[in-house]
Amino acid sequence: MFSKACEYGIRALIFIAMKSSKDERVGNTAIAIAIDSPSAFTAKILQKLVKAKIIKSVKGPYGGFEISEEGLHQTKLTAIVKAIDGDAVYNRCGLGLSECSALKPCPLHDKFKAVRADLKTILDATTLKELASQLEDGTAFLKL
Amino acid sequence: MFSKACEYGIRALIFIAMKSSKDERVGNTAIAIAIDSPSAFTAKILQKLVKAKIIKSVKGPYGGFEISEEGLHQTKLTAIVKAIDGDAVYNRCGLGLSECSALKPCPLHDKFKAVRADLKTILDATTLKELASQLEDGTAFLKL
DNA sequence: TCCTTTATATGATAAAAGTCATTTTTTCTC
DNA sequence: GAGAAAAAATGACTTTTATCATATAAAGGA
Repeated sequence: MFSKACEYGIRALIFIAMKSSKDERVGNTAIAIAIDSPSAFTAKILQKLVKAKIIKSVKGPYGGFEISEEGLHQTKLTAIVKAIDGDAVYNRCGLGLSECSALKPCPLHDKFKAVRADLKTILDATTLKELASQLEDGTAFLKL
Repeated sequence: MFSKACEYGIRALIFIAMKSSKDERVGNTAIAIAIDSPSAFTAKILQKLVKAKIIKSVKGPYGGFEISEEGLHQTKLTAIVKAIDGDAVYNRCGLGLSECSALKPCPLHDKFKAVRADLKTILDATTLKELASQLEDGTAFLKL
């Protein structure tokens, strides 16, 4: 569904979000351990998210990554996926046809449109805050 | 959503299905041209589909690939995707967690479950016959 | 039987995605 | 300021996925 980079990215963000709601910054190494991801790769993804203004990074001692209170509530999954994977997930033809469109649809066009709209609706209705809360109250997990 | 192999595979099958409903066999080269795919790669995918008993191949002159009348009506997209991509699409955790389950869910587990169930329902309700018909009556296209 | 046609099998190559290692820059603390 | 901590940047490497090329096997027709 998503690229690996995107999976790691979402996981990292959920973790950062949880920390940020306790006003704690968290470094790349700690993130990688917490979400069980290769740390160098994770760093690259985090940079993308910084550039997309989804998280903020602070250099130097006691530095790390953080999300503002505003960001916690306003950042939707759609934005995250778009920042990492682009909007191929939402637009790309399910059968890989470059010319596929409403006017000249592939045989699966309409069916896929429905699924995708569904997915987008869900991603757009989910904030980081919501996901982080699940982690905090133990209803969901990122790691065994 | 699907791998490229799977995209090509579905396209090829729709084309074969259309030909088979006119009782015509079609060869690898013709398929590759019709669906605009690399022919050698397509051949490999077709072999997988032969092994999965989704299509039948006939060697020699006037040979090629075909689908039985029964197959046209009974082959669902779920089976095709499963034959090529395995069942990762249906089972794999959306965040890539190997331990994700109903008991120990990732924060997106339930939301994804819904989308995926949706997708599966659609794929399971779609037969090759149906898709091929769209091609025949010009309501859908595989190529510009 | 031999030649042609077409599928099958296998191995090599290319491109993309993912991972690792190293260096540079920033900023805090002393 | 000097040193240490941490992010940012860069480039190389590995693995996976996709693609190409070649050789083999089967079947029909002359």
